[in-house]
Amino acid sequence: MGRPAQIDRAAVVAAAMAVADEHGLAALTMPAVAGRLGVTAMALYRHVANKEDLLDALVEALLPAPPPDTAALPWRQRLEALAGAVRDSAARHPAVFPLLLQRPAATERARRARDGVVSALREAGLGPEAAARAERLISTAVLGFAASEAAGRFAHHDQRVRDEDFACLLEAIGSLLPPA
Amino acid sequence: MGRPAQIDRAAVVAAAMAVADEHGLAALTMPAVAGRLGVTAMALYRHVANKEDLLDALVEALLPAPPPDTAALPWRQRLEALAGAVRDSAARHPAVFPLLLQRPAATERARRARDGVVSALREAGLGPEAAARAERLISTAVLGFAASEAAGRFAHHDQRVRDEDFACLLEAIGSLLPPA
DNA sequence: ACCTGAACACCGTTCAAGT
DNA sequence: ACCTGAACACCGTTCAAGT
Repeated sequence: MGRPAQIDRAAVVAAAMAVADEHGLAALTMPAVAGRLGVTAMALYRHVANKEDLLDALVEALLPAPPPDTAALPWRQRLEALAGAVRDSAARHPAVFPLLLQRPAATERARRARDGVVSALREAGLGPEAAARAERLISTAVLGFAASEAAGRFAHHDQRVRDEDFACLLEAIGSLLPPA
Repeated sequence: MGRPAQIDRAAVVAAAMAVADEHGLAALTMPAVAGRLGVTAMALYRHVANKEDLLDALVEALLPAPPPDTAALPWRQRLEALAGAVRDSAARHPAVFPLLLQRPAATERARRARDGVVSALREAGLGPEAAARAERLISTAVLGFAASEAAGRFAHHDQRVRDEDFACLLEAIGSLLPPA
């Protein structure tokens, strides 16, 4: 019958992110998302399987695509750019970001981000096992810092202090790797 | 009228933890908690302000009291014991633990744990500012690792690999501090 | 003082029915 | 194909009423 679709999955995910950004995770309900799209809650179920699926899509959207203009940089700067992109994503979506540590994303995009880190570490001279382990620990530290900041765990410190904290974290990570 | 209380706040929190441990965070409802105590959901509201308050109490309960028999140990072992206690707490309550990074605990107990780390770092020779900063970064890394493990972000690696990851993390932290 | 029954607003979800 | 109305089970919460 080819009725033209009023919404699609991307629009649902974007609307959900906007609701969460503006009113917090507790306000992220199916009616609220639908309302923002000018549609009833039931219409969403043609585009997402259920609310869990929608939350997973949000988490997926939090992972920054690797900034493409950094592809040619030396590994150290590439890692720093990626870490900065993660932190920026948390700053943009503070209400949703903590979900990233709660529902591990096992998606294509997540794998790609991981591979980017691992290959930078291999360039740094680590063996395959060591690089995989270092990726886990570095990602955990960066994700943990970004989630903490987003959740307001450092809220009593101002931006400058937190920037220095983050620089310190990057330096600590860097000191574990070969110089270059 | 002094009717003897059937339940108290501690019992409510303990029941909530048990429900979450056994059936997951999604199953943590007021009726479920009440049911486990042989009481109706409305009875809970005399002991917790609301569900948010109950979740905050759960988060509080996740923070390990510093293992008392380690008080006399040198600072390095004390830090390691505390980190291990955090990881153990996450292993005991994997469903609830990720909330710790989502709702920062600003309680007495949280402050005490923080102070324990800071004073160990001061013993290590750091100045007040450096110790405070190192505490933030170390806590973030340890909490992030424990939350990741609890949420299953490393689920495809077995226990032994994760133990080595954790040992690696501790070593990385230790290498940032003076030897001792 | 502490608990319960009844009640309300609300949410996630299904399904048949409309276009 | 896509959306809506009606409906269901369920949840958080309040409040008057019981003991």
